[in-house]
Amino acid sequence: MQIGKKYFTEGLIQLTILLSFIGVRVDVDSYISGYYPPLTEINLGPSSAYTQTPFHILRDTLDGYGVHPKCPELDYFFASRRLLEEVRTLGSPRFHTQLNAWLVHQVSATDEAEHGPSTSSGTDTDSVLESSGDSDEHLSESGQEVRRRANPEVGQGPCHSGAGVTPKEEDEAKVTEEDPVAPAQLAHSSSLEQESLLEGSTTLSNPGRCHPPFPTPDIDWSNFLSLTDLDDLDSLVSGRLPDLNTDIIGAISQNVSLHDAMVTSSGIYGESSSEGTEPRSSAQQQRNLLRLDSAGSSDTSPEMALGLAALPFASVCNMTPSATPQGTLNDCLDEAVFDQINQLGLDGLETMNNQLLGSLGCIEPHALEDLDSDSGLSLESSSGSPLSPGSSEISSSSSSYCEDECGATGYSSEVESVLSKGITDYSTTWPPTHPNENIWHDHSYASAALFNKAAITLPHKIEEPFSDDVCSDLEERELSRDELRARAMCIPFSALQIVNMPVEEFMEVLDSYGFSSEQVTLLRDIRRRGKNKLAAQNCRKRKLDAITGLQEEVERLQAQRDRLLRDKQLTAKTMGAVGHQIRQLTRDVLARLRDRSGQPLNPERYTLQCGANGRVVVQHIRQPAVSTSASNKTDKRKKDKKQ
DNA sequence: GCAAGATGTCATGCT
DNA sequence: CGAGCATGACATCTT
Repeated sequence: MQIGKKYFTEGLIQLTILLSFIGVRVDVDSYISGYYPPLTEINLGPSSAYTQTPFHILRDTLDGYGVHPKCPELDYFFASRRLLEEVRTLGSPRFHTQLNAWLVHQVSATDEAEHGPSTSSGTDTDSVLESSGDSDEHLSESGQEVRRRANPEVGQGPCHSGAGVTPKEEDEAKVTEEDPVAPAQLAHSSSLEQESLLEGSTTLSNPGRCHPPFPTPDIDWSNFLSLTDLDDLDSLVSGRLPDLNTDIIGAISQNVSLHDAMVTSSGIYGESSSEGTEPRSSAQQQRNLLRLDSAGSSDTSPEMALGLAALPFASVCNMTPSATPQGTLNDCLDEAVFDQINQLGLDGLETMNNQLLGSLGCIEPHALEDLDSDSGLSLESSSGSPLSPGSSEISSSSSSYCEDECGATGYSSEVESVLSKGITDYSTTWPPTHPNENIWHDHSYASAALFNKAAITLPHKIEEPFSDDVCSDLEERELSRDELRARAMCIPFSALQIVNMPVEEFMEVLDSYGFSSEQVTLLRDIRRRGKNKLAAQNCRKRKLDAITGLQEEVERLQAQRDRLLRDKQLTAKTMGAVGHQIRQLTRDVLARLRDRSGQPLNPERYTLQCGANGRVVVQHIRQPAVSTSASNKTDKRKKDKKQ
């Protein structure tokens, strides 16, 4: 219970501190934009029909660049949600992933020279911090603040380091390690990256260290917050510098070292996750990770289940070297993957908080880890909640990056990796097994070989039908009937996959998977119903739009009619006034004219006519009798015609 | 418990 | 001819 409270408290503190950075850290977009294209929003909510993103289409558009044309009006909404998600991501305890991004972008010696040592303050720490960029200037003002930010990393996440190292030492070590390579990198990196860099450096430099999985009660915020003397820090740093430098240099000497470092860190995380029992050797960790790779689906790795986000990260790192032929990972892939993992961090924290608060009292410390792992999974699933559009965005983007490395996509926490294989979604959606067991061995659906086959035959065709949003959706609400049917029939595809995959792929799936006739029928039904569902939704939307448009047109026409009526009345009034004036004028004119007898012309018998040439002529008005006779004649003609 | 709206599904016609 | 789309009608669920 104490641990849970501590976790919760630290999480709140961390979140609070990170949120306080929002106002300053205005370049969040720039940080992310460097790794991802403009985010694509996928709305899988109630109105999914209007906004559902066809992944197979987005595949050809640089990972769904831009908002779905059907829902441009939601752009602002998604943008706000994305920003919120980014802020939440800042609170992720898994800053290690950021470290990887930093390592990928190795800083050349020239860059380092360009940035040069800082001249502002006396300490290396200060210089590094000040060189981190405008957004972090507020942080560089005091070393305390920096340490405060570092605290969440150390004391928070499951991957915090330093079993035998005091928090203070850890912090110092981070700063020291950072020195050789950090300045240039930090110059263009965000404060978050700095933190991750610090954290990651420690991990990297101490691969063999035994790291407790959870923040020990001794490692406290207060400890770090109390560390105010930078000079002491420097001295400590200088003392540890030689050891750290060797490790760091070795780690960044080549790209492959990145993976090694990741594996190392993963091993550390794995240990931490499995902590409490006994520390595993790095070799064991490695074997486990490799085994995960061979399993094909990575998202449900036990480590991931155990650790919030660090574990998936570990699995990812491990997969890279073994599962992918390339020795180096694509930068974009790494960063996308890591960022995706980071996205899970806060979610994991939230879930942890909820679950811990709810059930900590009756769990053992060992079980607590399992709980966390579960929370991690649920978090991931919940990460797709309506509040986290960014996750889906990032997942989509990362998916595009990892197209070539589908085999290694297992990294992702949950869904995403799985989805990309088309297999994983089951592992995510199916009831989780014991966290300590390998989930892949617990497939209740078709054999793993089947899924592997899918992954192999359709490595990039099956677009992660399950985004975070989708996964969360599935878990938040009950599964649709088709989902249940598909599961009952051991169909290794989600309804969303079945519906969204192009016809060619669908046909290929039907042919290559050896489905029974019942399964094929169900697949076709699911696809038909799914398509029709979307069509119905679109149809209803169109109908509503049409109704709205017609209502607007009715209003517009009514307004026009009113306007015309007013004009008509005004015109009639004007005409009446003009006629009255004409009659008056005519009387005046006629009164001034004289007939042959010298008498004024009678207005009732004479009138004025204006000719086409502008001449005004006095005309004799026909007698009423004449007009009546004429009308009578016309009436007679009409009667004749009728007869 | 009822009503209205939302949503899913089927049937049908059209492209 | 089959797939997909559009839409009316009905059933079911939600509010």
